[in-house]
This record gives sequence, C-alpha cells and structure tokens, in this order.
Amino acid sequence: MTSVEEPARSNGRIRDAARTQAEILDVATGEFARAGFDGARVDEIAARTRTTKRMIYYYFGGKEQLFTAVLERAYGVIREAEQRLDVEHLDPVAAIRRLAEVTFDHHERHPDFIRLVSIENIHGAEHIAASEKLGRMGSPALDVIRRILAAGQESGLFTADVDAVDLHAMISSFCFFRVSNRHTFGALFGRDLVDPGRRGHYRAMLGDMVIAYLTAERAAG
Amino acid sequence: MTSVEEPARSNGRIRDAARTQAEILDVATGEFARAGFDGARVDEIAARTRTTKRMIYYYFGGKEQLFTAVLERAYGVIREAEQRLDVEHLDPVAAIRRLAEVTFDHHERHPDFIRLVSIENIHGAEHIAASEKLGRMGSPALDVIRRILAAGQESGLFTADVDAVDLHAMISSFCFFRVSNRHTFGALFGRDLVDPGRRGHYRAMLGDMVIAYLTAERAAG
DNA sequence: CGCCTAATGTACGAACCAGTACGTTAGTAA
DNA sequence: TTACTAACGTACTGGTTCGTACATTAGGCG
Repeated sequence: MTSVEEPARSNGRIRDAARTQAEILDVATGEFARAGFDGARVDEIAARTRTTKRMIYYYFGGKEQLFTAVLERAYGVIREAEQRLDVEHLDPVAAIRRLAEVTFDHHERHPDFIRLVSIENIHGAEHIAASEKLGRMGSPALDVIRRILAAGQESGLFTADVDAVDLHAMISSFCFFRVSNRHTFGALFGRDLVDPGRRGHYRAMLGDMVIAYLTAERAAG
Repeated sequence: MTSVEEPARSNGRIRDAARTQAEILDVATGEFARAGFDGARVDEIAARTRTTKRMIYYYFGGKEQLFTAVLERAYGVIREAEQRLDVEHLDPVAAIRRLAEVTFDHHERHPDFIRLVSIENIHGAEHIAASEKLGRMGSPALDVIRRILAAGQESGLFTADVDAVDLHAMISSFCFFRVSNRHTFGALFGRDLVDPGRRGHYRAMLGDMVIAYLTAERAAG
C-alpha cells in the first residue's frame, strides 16, 4: 500500500512549522465557520489536518486563541483587499459605486468570513477586544471613503451629510445581511439572496441605493 | 427561613403547565441568545426557572426542539407587530418611511430576537425548515409593502422597479446589521451603532435612504 | 557526527453535559 | 374517599470534549 502521492516520507513526518500552522488555520476557519465557536470541535479540526491536536495547543495555546488567530487572519485578508482599492482617480459618484461593488464582491467571495464575524458578534467581540493585532489594524477603506466623501460634498454633488463610518455601515449592512441572513430569509420569504442569477441585480441595487442617498435633493436643513 | 414572598405553598409545588412552559421559553430565549445554540446549557436554563430540567424534556422533547419553540414564539411576536401595522392611509412616501421606522424600532427593542436569527443562520435555518408553524406564517409586512409599492409606482412617484421582497431585504439589512454587528463594528471602528444618542440619526438615515432609492431620477431603462 | 532543541505523536484524564430511569405529588373525577 | 393521571423532582449515566503528561524524532549547529 505504498502511496505514489506521498513523496519523500520515511514515516510521514516532515517538519515545517509555518506550513503546519497555516494548515491548522485553514481547517479551523472552515470548522468554526461551519459550527460556531462552541459547536466547533478541536478534535475535528485536528483530524482534518495532517497533524494532531497536540500541535494546535503547541502553536496556539487553546481553542479560544485559535479562534482569535483565525479572526486575525480573516480580517487581514479584507484589509489587504482594501489597500488594493484604486478608485480615487474616478469622479465621486463612480468612485463610491465602485467601492460599494468591491465591498459587495468581497462579501460574495468570502461567506466564511461573514460567518466568523456573525459568530464573533454572538460572543460580544471579546476575541477582537483581546487581540492587539486587530486593535491596531485601521481601515484603509474608511480613509478612502472619507476622501471621496469630502470631494463629493465640496463639489455639491453629494447633498447628504453622512460621515465615512456611517456610509461604511450602510454599504456593509446590505452586503453582510445578504450573505449572513441568506438561510432564514430564504426559508421565510422563498428567495435566495445569494442566487448567482440575481447577483448582478443586487449589486446594482446597492450602488443605486447608495448613490441615490448621497445625491438626493434635500429640504434645506 | 420561611419566605414571605412565596404565598400558599406547602412544598412549593404549584401546578400550572402553561406557566411552566412559558417560563421555560422565557429563560431559554435569554440563554440561547446569550450563548448560541451549542453554547447554551440546558442545565443553566433549568436552574433559572422555578422548575427542573426534567420538565424541559417533558414539554419540549429536547434542546433542539426547545430552540425551535423559542424561534417560533419570537417570530410570532414580530408577525403580530406587523399585523398591527396601519400605514395604508398615508401617501406612499410617508407610508414607506413609517414602515421603515416601525421595522427599525422593532429591531431596536428586540436584540435577543436578532441574536436568535443570527444563530439560526449559523445553523443553516434548519430549525425553521423543521417547523411547520414557521413555514405557515406568512409575512403581513410583505403584503403591505406590495400594496404601497404598487400605489407609488402607478402614480409615478416611485421610479425604482423593486419588488416587495427586495425592498424588505433592503430595510431589514440596515436595521438588522446595526444590532447584530454592533460589537465587531464598535470594536473595529470605535462607533456604537446602538448608542441611544444616535438612534434618531440612524432612524432618519434609513428613511432617507429608502425614499431616495425609490424616488431617484433614473436613466430610461 | 553526535548533540540539542523545536517539532511532533500517543495516550489518557477529568470535567462537563444532554438526556433518562425511576420515584413522587397535586389535582380531579367518580 | 379513592383511584387515576398529568405534572413534577432526584439522581444518575454514558458519551463527549478540551486539555495535558509523557514519549519521540527530525534536522540544524558546532
């Protein structure tokens, strides 16, 4: 039964701390996202890696810290994506729409991340609070929004006097809900919000909504 | 040590099936909302009622069915509130704004409900799927939205061609996210979305957003 | 080429927790 | 008053699950 697919193994032990840690994080992400913090099983995570439970405790310390590490990495990915954001050469309306679309696409592509954030909220964001790394991470997207908003408001194009944080909340809420509440919404109203056939529809709807809000004619305040 | 607060008890046992069940449901709602399905402890629920764990199994069958019963009751409350909705005497713009505000207020007043729904989504809405009661519950709010939307679109006031389900999703997403993601959002961006001082601000923001979307000037389709 | 330590594996324990077997009492109907 | 049943309580169990004590090996460094 010597397998052809496993190269250069004497007794299977190949030492690579970085790879072992990364593999644990990968599997843990899936398991936590699948079942929640308390529903996740450390033994199950171990079983799905090429290493053992012992290594999880060796590298991460415990289930709680493992979850924190998973969160840190997941947030790291979104912060990276935000840093690649390149919209400030566009006019404010186009820039905001593009930003909304990028946010939309990121949520679409990372349902596990959404689930992790939902889970973290159930637990009162205690892991974020305990993480130095997550505290220090700013939000590149917020800075971008701030600048676009300032330009749009100065030019008179944008009539709403929202700030960047609230606009970010508005955009996120739509993107997040669509993925996070997919199951209950589908079960109760018979419509799958993540149906690929409706993806473009919702993406446009989000952009229309945000732009309409920002540019609406207002009664004088 | 005879307590004055406990009237007419010989050995404390007063039989009232309905009250016992209701008390279990009350406590279970809090416990599930606090800790999630897997984090919730049946023993803890029992300890916080005036009855014992045995009764939970006697009346509900198990932890899973208890959670389903909790969900059914929570959804029942929101459906009742929706039935009391009385906005169709208003013009379409005012009616939609009022509807959004009522939705907003309900989310504000029932954070436990929001948490239960988040939890149910983590578990793929399997309890809703298993519940006949929840399947049969329609949504009064959807019918109301449908009629207002039709009126607004016919009169030309509303330019967007959304349907009721999508508009409901739009309104819900903002209201839901504000409560469900309060903790992570607060930890990461330093703003408490549920701060009472900002309540009016977000309520108006939601209304403005929905009305702006519905009445925006559009390029001909 | 042998030593030392980071990295890994095995086996186990102790607490926890959903669920149940069995016994008891309150209220009611005859 | 008695008999019957719905409603309730106690005590326990069997399996699960996080975490760890202890043993082992790979591979770089001197």
